[in-house]
Amino acid sequence: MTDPHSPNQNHLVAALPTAEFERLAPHLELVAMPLGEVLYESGGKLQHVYFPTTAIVSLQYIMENGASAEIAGVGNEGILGISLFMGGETTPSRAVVQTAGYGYRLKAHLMMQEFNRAGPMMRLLLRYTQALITQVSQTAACNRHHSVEQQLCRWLLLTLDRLPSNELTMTQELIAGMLGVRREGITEAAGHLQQTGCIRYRRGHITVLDRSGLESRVCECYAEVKKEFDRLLCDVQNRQDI
Amino acid sequence: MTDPHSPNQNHLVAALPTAEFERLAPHLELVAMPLGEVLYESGGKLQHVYFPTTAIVSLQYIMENGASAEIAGVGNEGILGISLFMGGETTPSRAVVQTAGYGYRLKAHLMMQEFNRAGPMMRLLLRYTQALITQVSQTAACNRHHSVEQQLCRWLLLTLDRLPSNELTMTQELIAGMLGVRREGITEAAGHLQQTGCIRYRRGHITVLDRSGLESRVCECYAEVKKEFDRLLCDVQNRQDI
DNA sequence: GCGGGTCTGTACGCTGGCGTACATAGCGCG
DNA sequence: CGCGCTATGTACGCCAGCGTACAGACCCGC
Repeated sequence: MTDPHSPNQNHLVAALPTAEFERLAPHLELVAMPLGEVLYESGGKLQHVYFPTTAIVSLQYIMENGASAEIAGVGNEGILGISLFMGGETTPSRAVVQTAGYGYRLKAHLMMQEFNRAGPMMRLLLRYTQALITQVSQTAACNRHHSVEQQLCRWLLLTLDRLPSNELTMTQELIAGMLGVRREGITEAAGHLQQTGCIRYRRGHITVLDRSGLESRVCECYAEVKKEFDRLLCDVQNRQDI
Repeated sequence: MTDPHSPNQNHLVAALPTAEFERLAPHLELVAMPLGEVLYESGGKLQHVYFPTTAIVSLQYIMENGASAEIAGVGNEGILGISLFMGGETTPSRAVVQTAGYGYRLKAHLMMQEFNRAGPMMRLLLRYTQALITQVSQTAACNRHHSVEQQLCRWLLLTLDRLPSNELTMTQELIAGMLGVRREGITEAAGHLQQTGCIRYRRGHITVLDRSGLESRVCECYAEVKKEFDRLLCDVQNRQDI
């Protein structure tokens, strides 16, 4: 049904009614999203919105002292650049490609045109934004109360949900940057998860061996976020004529 | 211009063009919001949205183990119940009155009617939502990286901005609950702020004596949030015919 | 196949915030 | 005016996570 490079790989695009899809499709431009690419810098103006298909992008805040913190991740379930249609024009966060892959982009003014029709596209985007708010909120609570190991599990599971395979290309250093903790903290937590057989890793590659093991160690935050995404975006599989 | 119990005390209401305001005004119902009242329980359906005038409401997540964490505060600059028009119907967070006062409420279906006109009201609400996302995001980063004292300063300043006076009615226990830290941690931080002459307190009352002192101790998060609110809602003073 | 850069493992002391426990003090209500 | 509740002060041990430092291991490219 969906070939590897169809916009329909993205759940939001796939959920559009046929009319909306056909209106937009000609303007969706396939782009490669290499690891580390910065799609939006904090405070920058948005030229495009992005619908990732295989890539995963991390939204993060950079503090004055250089420390960072991921506030949410966006994969093929979502869209990047919500502040465009929310009315902000700029984002206060930074968007960095966390897993290399592809996505489709759409020029900002075309996005706005479609949004301003106040039709299905608008409703879908607002629902997604609501889900994103949940993710950010849960991150805030999780940062306050849960251990590094629990947060690592959460992060791995959320990333896994957006990937086709069970292997992620990712150094401990990068993960530490996203979670806003020390690299050594990730080494320790990951070592522990490896001992218990949940994961295996080698230099920049992590393979998840026992997903249920991770699920038994993760804090409630993972399930809460997932539940809310499913609830808000369940009707996303509606369109069959793809 | 604005009498003590006018809906225009709320900045969002005050920013509405005359036509919108007159359409809504007859349906705005003044309600008292006593300390501790729960406006929305996590997962509950929304019957009303609220525009606080003098009250301040805290949005918080309650974890499974009973620990809590505030994700944002809402005062006379905002509205409660955004998930209604964002498409969620229910909120995953809980809304508790943090400072007693008043507000106006509007029935959910009337709010939706107005929102669905896709006019100024919708644009205003989306802008506000964008500002709220910033606040939540900054809270997430702040929870990760900053000390209890810094967070206390942030919280005091944000609360102060929403109050007419420089005295807040608030126990250390309650503040601790909002920030998701131990009560003793607040005692210590508040004691320190008192020693340096920034604040004075007695059993349930905190008076801010030296605002600039707080500002010199607070982390960047306060200024970031404030800046973004000002940027997004600056046009809120437009309507002069009040 | 070998070198160099990067990634990962380990160690050590430090400190902020936690859990627990209990003492004191202010305020409201009878 | 005094009782009792609730808010606040203080103390002690504990530990997760930090900052720093360095050693070893892996991989890629030449």
